[in-house]
Amino acid sequence: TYTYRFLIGALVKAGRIDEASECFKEMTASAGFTPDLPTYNILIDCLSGNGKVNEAYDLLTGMADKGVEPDVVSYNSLFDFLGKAGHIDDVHKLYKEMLASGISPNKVTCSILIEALGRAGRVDEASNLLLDMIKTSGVKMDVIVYNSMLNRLGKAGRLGQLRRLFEEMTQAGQQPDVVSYNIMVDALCKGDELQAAYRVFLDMKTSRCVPDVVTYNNLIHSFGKAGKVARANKIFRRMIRDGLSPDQISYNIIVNVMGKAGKSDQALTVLKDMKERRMIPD
RNA sequence: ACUCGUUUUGCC
Repeated sequence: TYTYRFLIGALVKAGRIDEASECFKEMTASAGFTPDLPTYNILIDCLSGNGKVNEAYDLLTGMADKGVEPDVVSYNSLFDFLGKAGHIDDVHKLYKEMLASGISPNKVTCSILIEALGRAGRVDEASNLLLDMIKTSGVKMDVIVYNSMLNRLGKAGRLGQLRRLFEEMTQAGQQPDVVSYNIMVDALCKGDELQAAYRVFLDMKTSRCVPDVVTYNNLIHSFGKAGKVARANKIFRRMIRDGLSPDQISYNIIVNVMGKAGKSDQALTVLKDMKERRMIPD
């Protein structure tokens, strides 16, 4: 059983879904083993992640007959996929099913549901869900749950609520991390508050949450988009000076910025630099 | 213990 689990896990990591699926079938059919809960969960997660929700769902509903009760992790994988695919009603239905079978949501469920509702444009419901869960469920929220909510508020352009939650999470004992700050920077940039975003960036430099590549990418993209190409370039160079290596996304951004500004010669220079860093231009 | 969740670019 453990050998099979290890093998299935390895196949999934290597992206060889069908082989993993085969291996699972072989395990149950010919070898006569009973997969354990993590084995089921690994497979459910990879099936839903690859768009095979129906197969994942069959596995979920069928496992109890095999004597393995699904847990909250099994359900979370499906919630996540359904939410990302925009099937919010199915998420609701399945969530009710889960509660009915006596399984309680955890913090991962919370962030998945918040993201799912937010993506569907139902930010208020997401916000209520979070408050409700904090009050009634006894689930200990972590920074990721708050970040999910911050992210959805930011994407919806609700800067006021975003700032408020940023304060509140600290009071709730969850210090904002780099991701929280990056969400804030992104939201301010997209809300045309570039200067405010830049101030947050400066705050970060003196705080515990030092800006990372994502922070810089955000600013470079936004300044570039606003036509401030020189400024975008400056931030790009500053990133390197601050000891961070631009990633693939950084290069895509800076090349696009310069391309749109008609500075194709500079764009080519960057591409050359990129090759020297053994990155593949796309 | 192992398995699930959060941030940035690339439509035209």
